[in-house]
Amino acid sequence: MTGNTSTIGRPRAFDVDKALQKALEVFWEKGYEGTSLPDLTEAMGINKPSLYAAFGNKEQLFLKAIELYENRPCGFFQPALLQPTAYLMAEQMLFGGAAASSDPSLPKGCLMVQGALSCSDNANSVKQVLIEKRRSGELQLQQRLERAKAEGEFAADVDCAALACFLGVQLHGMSIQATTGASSDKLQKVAAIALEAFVAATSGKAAVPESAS
Amino acid sequence: MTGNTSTIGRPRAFDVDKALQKALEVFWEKGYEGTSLPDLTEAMGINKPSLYAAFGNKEQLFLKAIELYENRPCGFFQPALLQPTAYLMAEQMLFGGAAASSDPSLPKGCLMVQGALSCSDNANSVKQVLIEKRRSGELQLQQRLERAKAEGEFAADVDCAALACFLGVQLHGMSIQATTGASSDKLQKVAAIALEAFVAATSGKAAVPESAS
DNA sequence: TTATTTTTTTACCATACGGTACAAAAAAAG
DNA sequence: CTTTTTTTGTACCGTATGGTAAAAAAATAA
Repeated sequence: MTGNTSTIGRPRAFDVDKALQKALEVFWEKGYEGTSLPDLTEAMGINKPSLYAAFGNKEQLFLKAIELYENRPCGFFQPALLQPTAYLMAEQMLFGGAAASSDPSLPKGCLMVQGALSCSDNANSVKQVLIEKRRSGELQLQQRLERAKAEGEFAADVDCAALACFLGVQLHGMSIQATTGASSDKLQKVAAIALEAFVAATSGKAAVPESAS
Repeated sequence: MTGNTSTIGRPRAFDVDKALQKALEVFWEKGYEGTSLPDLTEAMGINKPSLYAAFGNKEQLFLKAIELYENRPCGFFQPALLQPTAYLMAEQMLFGGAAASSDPSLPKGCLMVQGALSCSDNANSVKQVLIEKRRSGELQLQQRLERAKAEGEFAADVDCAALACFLGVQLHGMSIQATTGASSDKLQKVAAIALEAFVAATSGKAAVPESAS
């Protein structure tokens, strides 16, 4: 069990949750492999044996950090899926993603992307976990869109898989742009353009204007 | 000078261009820091002193690799900018990016993104180079769009900076989706949706449908 | 006080990293 | 053949990495 509330023995000199939050921010900024143990211990204000006693090892600490990430900085995702219409879902998703990736009080971008986008063979397991998380997110999007389609929100020829991938492109693309320095304002404008595209794509006959003379 | 054509001395046992191509592929797949010198020497078929004699060091080798990357796998970018209309430019850009990120004969994604998206402090100079490259690409996009606007292709209220950022989101987002496993076909569908969005956004009055009762 | 439990501190371990010195090898030049 | 020039192979260097052993310190329990 992680929740150690035993009153016996020397008490911990640090707050486990706050230390995890600090670890999250370092991993977020430098990635899994770019983060060294001294980076972690310095940010968390503890030393190595304390880290290992409380969190297992570097990889397990990272896994706990992405769990925290999903609940807090990336917490807009699940509520967005619960919106009553696909339009409201897309709106919350796009503007939530734009805001999350460019929050001035946190590292820029998305941990699911930059945590281990490309890495050495040693970190392949971590990379695979993040790939699976991204896949799962897109699948949830697709299923939400298919429900909307079944409920008659979309035209009959709408490709929900492609549309889910399109939304994934927006979220991940905005996160890259945020690391490149795009402002929160600019990303909101991009989200607005993407939302219009979403509306157009869901109202059927996704025709590329062919009659451009 | 890199181009050493001296006929004197022991001849090189490897082809410099082919070795650089191999190095590019390793960097592309594992990123700058995720790639070790043994990774490089094995892929290139040479040993460390030969690598250092021919390319300087790991960082200089990486810089030469991204130069090659810009000319070959990412070679669709500059020609797209030269298209006569903004529409044709966007079309070539989006479909070119979709194809490049999912080419089955090469690593997935975009080296400009995954070469050093997040990294340790040691690699900060390389990360900064890639950030600058991405910024420069978006600026070229913006300037091309501004030219199109000046030539009367767009409505008066079109925000070329936001539109350039939107295109950057598509290119970088598709590259992430490619590393996550998206097929070339799926990315083409996404590119088509994005191209429609581009058309809509350039024909003025980017109105979010507010009258949705 | 003494014994027990847990955390902290310090010091260390094996391995892998980027990079290089040095001598052997392979070619052309004299 | 000898000299000169350049590349190759091997062996090595200092440092940083993730991880741990062992003792000191701080709390409770008896």
